[in-house]
Amino acid sequence: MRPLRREQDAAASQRVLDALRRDIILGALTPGTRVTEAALAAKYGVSRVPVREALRALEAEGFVESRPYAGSTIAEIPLDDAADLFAVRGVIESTIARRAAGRAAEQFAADAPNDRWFSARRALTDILDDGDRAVASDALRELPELNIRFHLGVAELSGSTSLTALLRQISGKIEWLYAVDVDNRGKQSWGEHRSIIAAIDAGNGTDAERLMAGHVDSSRRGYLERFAGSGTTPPPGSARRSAGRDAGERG
Amino acid sequence: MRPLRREQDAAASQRVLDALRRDIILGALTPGTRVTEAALAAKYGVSRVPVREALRALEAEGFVESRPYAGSTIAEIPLDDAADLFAVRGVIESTIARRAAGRAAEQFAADAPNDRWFSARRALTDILDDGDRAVASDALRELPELNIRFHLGVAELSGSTSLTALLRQISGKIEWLYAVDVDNRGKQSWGEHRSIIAAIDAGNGTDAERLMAGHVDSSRRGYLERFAGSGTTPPPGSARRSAGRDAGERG
DNA sequence: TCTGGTGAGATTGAATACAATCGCAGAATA
DNA sequence: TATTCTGCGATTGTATTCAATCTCACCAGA
Repeated sequence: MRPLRREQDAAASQRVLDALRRDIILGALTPGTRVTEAALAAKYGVSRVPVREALRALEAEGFVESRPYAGSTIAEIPLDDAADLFAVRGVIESTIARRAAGRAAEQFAADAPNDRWFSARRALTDILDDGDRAVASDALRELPELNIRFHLGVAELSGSTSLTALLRQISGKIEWLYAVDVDNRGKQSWGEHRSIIAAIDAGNGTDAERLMAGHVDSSRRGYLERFAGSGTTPPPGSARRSAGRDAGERG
Repeated sequence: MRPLRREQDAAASQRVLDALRRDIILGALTPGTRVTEAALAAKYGVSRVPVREALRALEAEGFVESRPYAGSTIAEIPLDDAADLFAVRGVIESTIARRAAGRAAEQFAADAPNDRWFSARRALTDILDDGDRAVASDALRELPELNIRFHLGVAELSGSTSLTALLRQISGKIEWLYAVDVDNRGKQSWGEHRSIIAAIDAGNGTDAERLMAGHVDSSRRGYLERFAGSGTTPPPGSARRSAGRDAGERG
């Protein structure tokens, strides 16, 4: 028996976390922005305690930087990191795809598919449909979020919590890099998702891994193509990198 | 690396976080253990609020799992994840090594080396010396922590906060896998660190990357060799918390 | 004996209250 | 005028308190 499912209300702190992360990744909160606990608490209609918990989690994920008694600011992604992030993401995602395919094969072999797996798989179907609709109607603005949900959905399917946690960080950062440039991508990239899922459903780990690697790589190339020309690519982060003294002379 | 300033007292919440993560990684808290906020608060002499913040951060890092109103438990690492974690770690660490080498070259080229970089580099020297002493005196018990500090130190040197955050997760989990088996590794593995640093200091990104990749790979092979025989590898998670007491007895 | 409901105690979620610290404007001084 | 000092407001860190929810032993009924 599924004992609960009241997450609707049961997660004030979680709600703030998700909303904040979403705002950061999608660009509503730009890097360098200072956020005060009180303001966030007012915005989300909660006290400062759940806000602080959310900020600590985001700090661990690398989306926020905090200094004692000096507050929290949205982190910046140094430009140099971009290419490296794509490289790491490629490994994580293709590994996830392979694992997902293996797990799918298990599920179909078993008599009764795992409940959790099944709902994750169904959620992916919805995400794919929503994305296709968005592409068809040129609502490209919805794609970044759907994209994140797709990739996290595959991670869910893989059953590896360790890899999922890693992906959540890195995938978020990658999307973040794109946040300033939503319209540029999407259409062609989104189409590749169906074939990845097909390989996973077929239990074909080799294909799934290869397709996902290619998918990430084309994403990487798209990014570099877009920004490579200008020596000083301006993704959300590069606005202002403090040159030297950043850490601590006050007093 | 603390922001240095008055870290001694200014970081009650941070202190709890570091201590808890250390206890988890080094095996003092075994996977599956339920931790209550009140107990942790008492243990560290603080109230529940900083404990909660630390738990949220650890949850984001994947070391702890929580359910609303049901408390937190130390996460388990499914056995299947082990090999994948090594693969991802290999990419992250070799990328970090390459970046660190590039950054070292920059530092030596510049007139005045960056302060932060310099202290990170110096810290690494201390870590290497401490590790060598530990190896010489057979104090292998100290190696796991020194090992973590070494790899995070290199990450610090690379200057990539994104990669550092990722490494903190995955490296911690890898060490965690080893927590039950400290004596097996260490000596030979530790020796490789000096050559990695040498390549970084020389600004040789290619060598640094290659050496680090080899280092991680030998670590992976060591792990698999150790556990591959028994179909049911017993990393911390499967050791079961009742039978043989726990992690104190490798000496 | 087994199944399923029930209530008390334990534990977490969140709000409020208060202490500690920082940043900054403006005064005092050379 | 430039510089240092000082006090106040703003903001964060933590403790305390109360409400909401879960866990688990216990018990009624089949």
